[in-house]
Amino acid sequence: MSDAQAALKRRPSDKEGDERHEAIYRAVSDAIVEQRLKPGARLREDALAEVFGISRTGIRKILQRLALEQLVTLTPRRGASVTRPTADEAKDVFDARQLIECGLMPDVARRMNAAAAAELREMARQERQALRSGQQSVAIRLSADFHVRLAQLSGNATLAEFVERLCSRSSLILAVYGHRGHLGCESHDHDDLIGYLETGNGERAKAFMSRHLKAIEASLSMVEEEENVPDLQQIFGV
Amino acid sequence: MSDAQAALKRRPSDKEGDERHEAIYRAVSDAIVEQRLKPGARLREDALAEVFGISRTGIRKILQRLALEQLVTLTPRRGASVTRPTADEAKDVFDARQLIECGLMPDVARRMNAAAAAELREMARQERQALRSGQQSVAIRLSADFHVRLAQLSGNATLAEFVERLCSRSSLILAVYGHRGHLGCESHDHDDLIGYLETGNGERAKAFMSRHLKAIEASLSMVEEEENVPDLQQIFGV
DNA sequence: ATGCTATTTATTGTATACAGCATTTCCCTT
DNA sequence: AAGGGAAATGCTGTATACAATAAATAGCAT
Repeated sequence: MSDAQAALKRRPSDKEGDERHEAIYRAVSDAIVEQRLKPGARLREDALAEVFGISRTGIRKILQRLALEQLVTLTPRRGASVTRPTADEAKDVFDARQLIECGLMPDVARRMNAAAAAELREMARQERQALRSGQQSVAIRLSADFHVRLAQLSGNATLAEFVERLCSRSSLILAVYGHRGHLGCESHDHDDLIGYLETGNGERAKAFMSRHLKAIEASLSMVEEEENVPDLQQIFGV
Repeated sequence: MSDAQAALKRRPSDKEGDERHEAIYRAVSDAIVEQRLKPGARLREDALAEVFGISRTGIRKILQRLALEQLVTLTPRRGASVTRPTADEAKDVFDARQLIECGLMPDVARRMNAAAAAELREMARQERQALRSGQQSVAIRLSADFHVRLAQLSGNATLAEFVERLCSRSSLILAVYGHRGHLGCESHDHDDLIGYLETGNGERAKAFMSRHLKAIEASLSMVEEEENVPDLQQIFGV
């Protein structure tokens, strides 16, 4: 058991229960986003309950939340599994990101200031560092965090929450359809974007974000994964 | 007990459990959207469990879903209550609708066809009828349904789901800040919009939707409701 | 009479036990 | 040997019982 999991396994004092649930939620969510739990992986309630030292009741609550965020799929009597996004869903998600994230850029540029820019640059730095040290899955999550933080800076909490969900799902999509070695955001894209935002050039930032997202989507290989049970008729051309 | 509630109260045969939960969810959701449950109203688990004839377990599941959709607020040891949107939240929701719904209009126009147009006209008709017969709360819900159906016609399920949540919250906002007698969508706005979409004029539809949403937002009186405990210092000018 | 404290009550949070379906496995039949 | 059916097992769905906490009330002291 990892240290993180051991740290989560303290006593059930109910006052800390909420924080604890939140921590477990984030642990599972991060594991999915970082592809330590791969699409299709089954998430049995008993197993999770034992790992985190709480009862199935709490686990179910967390799984339902993840299901509403479409990170896990809940099939009626089969339980939970990590969502395997379809190509159609991937298109919807990136179209949605085009509309929302690009639309937010002018607002973000208007509200940008030195502190926010410094914070974003630090996030971009961590992301590059993770990439250099070969931690691909961590880099994917940091990249998603960057996009979310950007949306939060727009001042619209509702749209920021939407972006958060889109970025989580994007990580799943990258996990399934992304090429190894060419993961999503280019190294310096985020830094360039910060530059445009710092100078208040909202329209330029918007156009750049559009190209940025298009580049990510274009880097995907949208071939559907083989099913566990292959279609023999198709394979043998009957 | 109403017929609808009685119909929900059959036996717990587990195969029908999912449909049943969905029906209860919609019953509560509709009651909130139609303002039969007003903002601030407490939703005690025992009471709901008794009304719908299921145990608290199922009720909690539904309340958590409603909480994630921000229709109910879940305060840690106080339970659930119907969300009372703040003025800031209202602004966020309408800004989000501007961005998303307007952005979808070109896509909707592109995919519009006779069958879809007929369906939309029927929905608009029902809405007018509800208005004429004085069923304001029903009209509010039908209006939300119209906007949601429109978003679904864009073909992007993800964005349509976002619009669904925004429209639900808008109904709550209208319930709190809307004037009596001037509720949201003007009678013929929706019909006009269908006209633009039918002729494939996406840009025109987009501009019209923008004015439409601005008009709704402008019709609100964004004064915060008085708290139960009034500020005596302010009242007596100390 | 008012303010503070303690007890009681009402309500949520959690775990556990039980019931029900789905899948799997094993055996029997052809 | 292969296919189908029946029993068994594994897992989820639901309810209920219990624990913990916040609100309400009553009692006491000042």
